[in-house]
Amino acid sequence: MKYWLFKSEEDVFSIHHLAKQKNQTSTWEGIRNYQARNFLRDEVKLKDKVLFYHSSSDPTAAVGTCSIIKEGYLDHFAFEPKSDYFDPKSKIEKPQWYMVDIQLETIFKNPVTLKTMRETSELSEMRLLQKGNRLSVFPILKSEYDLICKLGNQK
DNA sequence: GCCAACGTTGGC
DNA sequence: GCCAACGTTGGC
Repeated sequence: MKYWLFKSEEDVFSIHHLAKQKNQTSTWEGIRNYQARNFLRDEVKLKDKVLFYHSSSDPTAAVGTCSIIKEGYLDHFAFEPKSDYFDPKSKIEKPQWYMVDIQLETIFKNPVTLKTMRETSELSEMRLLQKGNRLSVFPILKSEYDLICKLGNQK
């Protein structure tokens, strides 16, 4: 089983939005970066764990966890002209983009802020903290995942 | 294949 | 809103 961090802008799709979906599940569409796409298509597997991170929020923070309930499949939003995620270059004959489905597991009592993560030496290798990191889907270590969950659930 | 210009992300 | 960093595009 692998562990991942998924970023979402809080005002576009937050963990609270996810909590209100039917069965607390959702598609994870709109990834339009090849490196992230490759992870979704090839490496994210059923039952993998996901740390849900709010970017462009105040404060930016890991806010909870999810699990993967459907492995990579075609992101059909790329074919829909009315979608925010429409990509005219992605043809049905030669699909470019993939998505997965997730289900909420926990919302942290105590969101783990970017600042806290930076101050935690055990987390210093995380891609999230590296300069210029912009990937919105990437793997993290089990030890990092476990520690962030511990910080998030205490108090 | 190089690289300048442009667009996007995301922390602050 | 600013801007650094990165990804993509397209002319050559």
